[in-house]
Amino acid sequence: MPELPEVETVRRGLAKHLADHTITDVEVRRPHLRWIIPAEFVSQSRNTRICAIRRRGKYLLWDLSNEMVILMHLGMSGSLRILAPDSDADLLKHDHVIWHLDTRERVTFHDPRRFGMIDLLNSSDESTHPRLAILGPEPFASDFNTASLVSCLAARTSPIKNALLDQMIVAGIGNIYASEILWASRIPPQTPAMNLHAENIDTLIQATRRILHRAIAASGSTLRNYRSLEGEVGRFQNEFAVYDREGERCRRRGCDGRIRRIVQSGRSTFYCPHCQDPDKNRD
DNA sequence: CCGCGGGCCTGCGCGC
DNA sequence: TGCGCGCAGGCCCGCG
Repeated sequence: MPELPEVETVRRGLAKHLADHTITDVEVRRPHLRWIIPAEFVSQSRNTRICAIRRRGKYLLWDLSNEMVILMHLGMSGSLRILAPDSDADLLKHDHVIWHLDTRERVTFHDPRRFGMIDLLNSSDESTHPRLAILGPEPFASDFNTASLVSCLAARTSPIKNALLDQMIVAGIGNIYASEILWASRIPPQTPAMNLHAENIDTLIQATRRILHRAIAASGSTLRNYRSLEGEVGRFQNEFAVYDREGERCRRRGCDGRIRRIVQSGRSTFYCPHCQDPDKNRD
């Protein structure tokens, strides 16, 4: 479910509540997520201090004082929730992991579909971890640039929409923001990636950063169940230009197109056939 | 090598 | 009210 803006929003919440605090206990109620949580997860993270919370693509990384790193992904339906100190709030169905902190707060990992994952690794193994090693550049980093993206896409016959979802090309974009970015770039989602010119790709990079920045500023998007750590809903869904707006008018000034939904590789794509048309982009 | 489709799971909203 | 279906913010893997 969560894409980069939602994960970044959760990261900021975690950093505020967890940084420099100690994990006093961990309960794993359901170790079977996308993969099984390692058996030593509890013993190796208990009684450690959380030094920092980082994000890489859609992954969250908790740096622990014993040189271990907790790695997690929220999948489609995962969320983290913080429970106030000594709160007697009931745990929910699908609260699979609970961390207890020295602040007497608790953090829960909730994931009905269990497409999420939690792992524990040595910090020295971060660059070789199979899930992390294959990630492409961060959208805001300098290695995500026109020259490198041009060469990445040069041999890709598949649609640019699919390429944006490929975490090896750029890390953090998911199904919502792929559609929004292409609309902002005026690029039709079906365009074979290899057909984009350098100037299109430059536009795409700028649009990617602008959309993700705005979405982070709005604390992400809430469609169904996404919440920030403290339970706040995101606001970026109010700014969607195309996502989930099939049949509605295009929001671009002067464009009278209507938003269309198509399916690419089994996933919905939303776009405006009028202004995302290379022959009409000249004005 | 690349690209696609299936599979993993649960829940929700819709039409009948 | 109930049931079946399609759909959902992701990602891995096997196959052609």
